Formats: sequence, C-alpha cells, structure tokens
Amino acid sequence: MKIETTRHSLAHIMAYAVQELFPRTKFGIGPAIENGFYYDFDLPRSLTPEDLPKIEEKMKKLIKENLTFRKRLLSIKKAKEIFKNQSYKLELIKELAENGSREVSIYQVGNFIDLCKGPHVRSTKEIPINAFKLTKIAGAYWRGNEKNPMLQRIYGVAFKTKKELADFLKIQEKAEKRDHRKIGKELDLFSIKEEVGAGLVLWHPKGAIIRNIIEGFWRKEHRKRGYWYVYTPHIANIKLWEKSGHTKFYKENMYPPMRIEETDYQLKPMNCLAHVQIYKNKIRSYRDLPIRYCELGTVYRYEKSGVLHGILRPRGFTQDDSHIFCQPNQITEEVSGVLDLTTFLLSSFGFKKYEIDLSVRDPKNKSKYLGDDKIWKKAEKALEYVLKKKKLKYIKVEGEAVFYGPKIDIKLVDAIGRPWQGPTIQVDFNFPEKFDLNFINQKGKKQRVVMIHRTVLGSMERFLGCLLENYGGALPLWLSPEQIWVIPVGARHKKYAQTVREQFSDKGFRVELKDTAETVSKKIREGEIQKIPYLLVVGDKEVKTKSVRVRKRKKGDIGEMKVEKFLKKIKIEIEKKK
RNA sequence: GCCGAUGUAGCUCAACUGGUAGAGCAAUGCUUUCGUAAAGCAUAGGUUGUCGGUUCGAGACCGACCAUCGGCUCCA
Repeated sequence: MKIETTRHSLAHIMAYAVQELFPRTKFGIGPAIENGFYYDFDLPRSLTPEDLPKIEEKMKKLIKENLTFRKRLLSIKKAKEIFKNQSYKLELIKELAENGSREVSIYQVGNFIDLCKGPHVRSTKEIPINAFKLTKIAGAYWRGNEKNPMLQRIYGVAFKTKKELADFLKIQEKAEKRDHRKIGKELDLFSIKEEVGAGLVLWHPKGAIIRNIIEGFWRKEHRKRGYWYVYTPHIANIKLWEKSGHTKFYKENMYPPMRIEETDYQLKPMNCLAHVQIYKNKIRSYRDLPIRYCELGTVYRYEKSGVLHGILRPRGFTQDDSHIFCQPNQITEEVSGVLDLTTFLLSSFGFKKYEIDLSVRDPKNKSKYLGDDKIWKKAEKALEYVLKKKKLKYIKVEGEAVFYGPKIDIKLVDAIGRPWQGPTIQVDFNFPEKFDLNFINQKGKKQRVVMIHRTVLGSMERFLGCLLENYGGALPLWLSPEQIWVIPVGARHKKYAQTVREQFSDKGFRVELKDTAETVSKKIREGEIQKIPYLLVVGDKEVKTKSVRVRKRKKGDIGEMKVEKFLKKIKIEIEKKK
C-alpha cells in the first residue's frame, strides 16, 4: 500500500471524525500532501488547539472499527442530490459536469460520504493507528482564492510506522532550532524592531561582516565574468514607473509616491529602470554587447503584513541584481552563463539542494502581463531551451511569471523544508520595447536589444537567512564573523595571547582576544555557543613552545600546534572552501 | 490582507479561580587568575506591546490598534 493512499484515507477519516463531532460541517477538499494530509472544513465555530486531540481520538476509534472504503459511481444528478447540503461539493460536481463528466465517483467510509476519485485503502484496518498525528489548524481560502470564504484547515502528518512518525517529529523539532530568526538573535547578527517598522532589517556588526564577505565574493566573481558595477538612486521620478507599467501591474507592491516640488517620486521596488537609463545614455553598437550592469540594489516592496517572515521576507531588501543587454542571438549564451554563475555561487556557499521552476504566464489571465503573445512565446522558449540543454531538472509553473517576462526561478529550502525563491533569471523583450532600447547592428541599422534581468543569490537578506538555516548557524571558516578566539589560561599568559592574536589578525583573520577575568571553561562554553570555528587556549606550555592548543568547533580539543602550523592549516581550509 | 495563536527585565521563562510582578542567564561593582561547555558575593534593571474600558482593585477580564508565530493568498 502506498503511503499516499493511506494519507488520503486518513484525510477522509479525519473528515468523518469532524462530521461526528460537528454534524453541521460543510466539507471542502482533503488531499494527501508531503508527509501527511489536510482537510478543509466550514465549521460552526473556530477550532482551538485543544480540539485536535479530541479529533485524533475519534479518528483512532473509527479506524479500530475496521470500516470498509466503498467506491460508487454516480450520475451527476444523483451526486447533486447526495451532496445537496454540501455547497462546496456541489460546486465541484458542477465543474466536473461542465468539463464533460457524466458521472462522478464517491467513497463511503462508515457514515461519511465524499466526492473523491480515490484511491483509498480497502479497510481502515490497513491504516497504522499510531503513525499519524494532527499537527496544526490554519485558515485557508476555498480553492485558494482570497475572494472566497476562508475555511479551517487541519493538517496532519502520517507515516507507515510509529517509529517513522517519531523520527519525523524529532527532526522537525531539531530543525526548528535552526530557524534563522533564532540564530540571528543568539549570534547577534540582525534584528527587526517594532520601533523601526515591520519588515525592516537592522544588520548588526557581525551580520554586516557576513554580508560583506558575501558581497565581496560576489563582486569578485562578477568582475571575472565581465559585469560592470553601478550605483543608482533609491527613488526615481514616477513617470519612469508609469512608462514601464509598474504603476499598472505592480502597484500593490509599491509604497505610495512622495511629492517633491510638484513631481511625484517613487521608492524603487526594482532596480531595472535605473539600469535601463544607463544603457540609454548613449548609442550602443553590436560591438558593445553584451553589456552587463550589476548592482547590490536595495529595493522596498510593500508586503502584506501576514507574509513577513524574519529576514527571509522583509519589506526592504538588497537584491544582487543585474541587467544584461544583449543581441537576440546572444540570449542562450547569456542565460547559460548566468545559470553557471548561479550554480557556482550556490555550491560555494554550501547549497546542495535547490528546486528549479520555469515560471511562465497564466494562459487564462493574460491581462496580468505586459506585451504580446509572440514576444512571450519567444522568451519562454529561450529559457526552456537553456534548461533542456543543461539537462537541469525543472518544473514548469503557469502563472508564476513577472509582468514583463517569464523566468527561471531557483528555490532554496529553509530548515523545515519550506522553499524560498532566491536566484531568478528573466528574459524580457517588453522593457526594450517600452523604453525603445536599441543597438546599431553590423548592417548599420538600429535593432532592438534584449534585456535579461537576474539575481544569482536572490537578496542579501533571504540569502543570509537560508545560509544560516543550512549551516545551523555554524558557518564555515571563511564566512564566520569571528573565526578565532584566543583564550589565555591565566593573567600571566595575556601578553603571549596578545602576540598570538596579532599574528592571526596581521594575516587578515578575524580574531578576538578573550582576556576577561572568567574561567577558561566559561569562555569555551561561550565560544561553542557563539559557534566560533576555532578556540585557541594558551597557557604555560604554549608560551614555552610558541604554540596554541586548538579546539575545533563541535569536535573539541584537537591538540597542541605551533602557531605557524595552525596558520597554514586554516589558510588551506579557507582556500578549499572557496 | 485573511483565519488562528501569542506578546511579562537585553535573553529564556514564573506569577493559583483578578489582590498590586519574580527567577536564571546577560549587564555593572568587588573578590577569584583559573587548562577545554556556566567561579562567588553584591547592585541595578519593568507604565507587564500600545490605547481605551469593566472593577474597590487588572499582567490576568472586554474592545480597538501594533508586532510576532503557524497557515492561506501573494513574492526575491
């Protein structure tokens, strides 16, 4: 028996239990999902966490009754009659009928009948009784549309054995400890304060050090690949945003304009328009192309209050942005180059797992997008071509495109497995049209340029958040804000400790001398909590032999070493990681 | 924005059914100079998220707002 089938059957059992406990319930839908299942209910009252054990108990009781799942095929008419008091089910039946179905299938277990195409377990005795748990209650719009009523969703997790469930719950619990918000607080990296504003990030000194390292590495790699670094203002004349279509298609994500001497200025939600203006500054030749402008550009977007999530989703963030202007026949090469850069950077920062989406238009709602069909098809084809050529696994998602073009999105995964969009590559024929962006081709004729929008990390905020969760805060040596602590055993070793500190700081290492009047144990404990890669203890022996006693993070004491030898060792460690 | 939960010292948490806020860590001062995950003593620290209401009396009850958390919708 497939676990998905069991999960789906559990969703039905849960619905059955809810029906028994709340007879007037209207039912939405209840599918199996990753690790479990959910079901949406329209209930006479709000559920509280205390309801979950009651429902769970009822479910177990029902499972023990060895109830059979019976499938039946019904005519549309008959189905409508059976579900006459179930408005959501009626809506589904109506839709099935409209799509040409003559009959629908239903499943009955005990006294609970559900519209469902199955499959299900034959009997509840096939369901392991101790391998599931109801985990949370949440609101969810009927059919995922915010204009529809909100139903109450109960989530559950389910596995084949009690042990698998216990393991899963343990892993989840452990993962929650790697939450970037927790790590950010513990390691004093950043904060978000009510006094400053929701979604506005304060980077503390140590967070800023990490960001600086990331940015430095990013700049170096971009310079190598022929990018030009630019700086652009944070506000711009609103006419620019009107022309691009932002005020029409992107309005709900923008802060309202500010009026200065009869002109409205817009806080930028994107960097592209400024880069467009740099491109437009003079006539460009085909010999100049591709032109790659890049900028760590800070943008502000109005995000609905309910979606903010630490630094993974703030309202102000810095994109590692770039706009590439190229000839049409350079698209695949450029997209390909960007993909290579992305995978190189991600692996340099230790990311092994990511998902790739090809985000295209919603074919049913073309009014959400700028530009005509032909242009869109061309852009979508170009992106898909490169993905296929690189043999990368991707999922095509309709309706996920930006208003000006389709994109390749790379999603990084957080501690508890939630995907967050980071890197993105977007082919855009629309802005070049809107802003009349050209170059002079080999024949001396004006030709339309192609624009590629891209970030390879996503944003500094989101990237750091994912980075912290990936490493559980224990960043590799090259990224650690504090790499080494020198801990003198007693007051008489302070002087030597000082010289040791200097030997490392002279070589560019981030090293702190911990010479306060506290015990060695205390400082070791503090160092481990602060996730310092190396703690160097120096006492009488080390002073005599010009060495250090090395303690490696998580590993413990790895022995005494000459200062020179340790220096060499960490240099190698840093080179290797890069 | 929507549904639900939460908000007490810098951090982690206490305070019985309403009776006037307490502990550990951190901070500061003194003592201790210490060999691999917490030395000792003392001091200071709070309009209990904000505003309003109920009450003789509110951290606790009610309302509005703000923020956070889990989802939904939306997104880098």
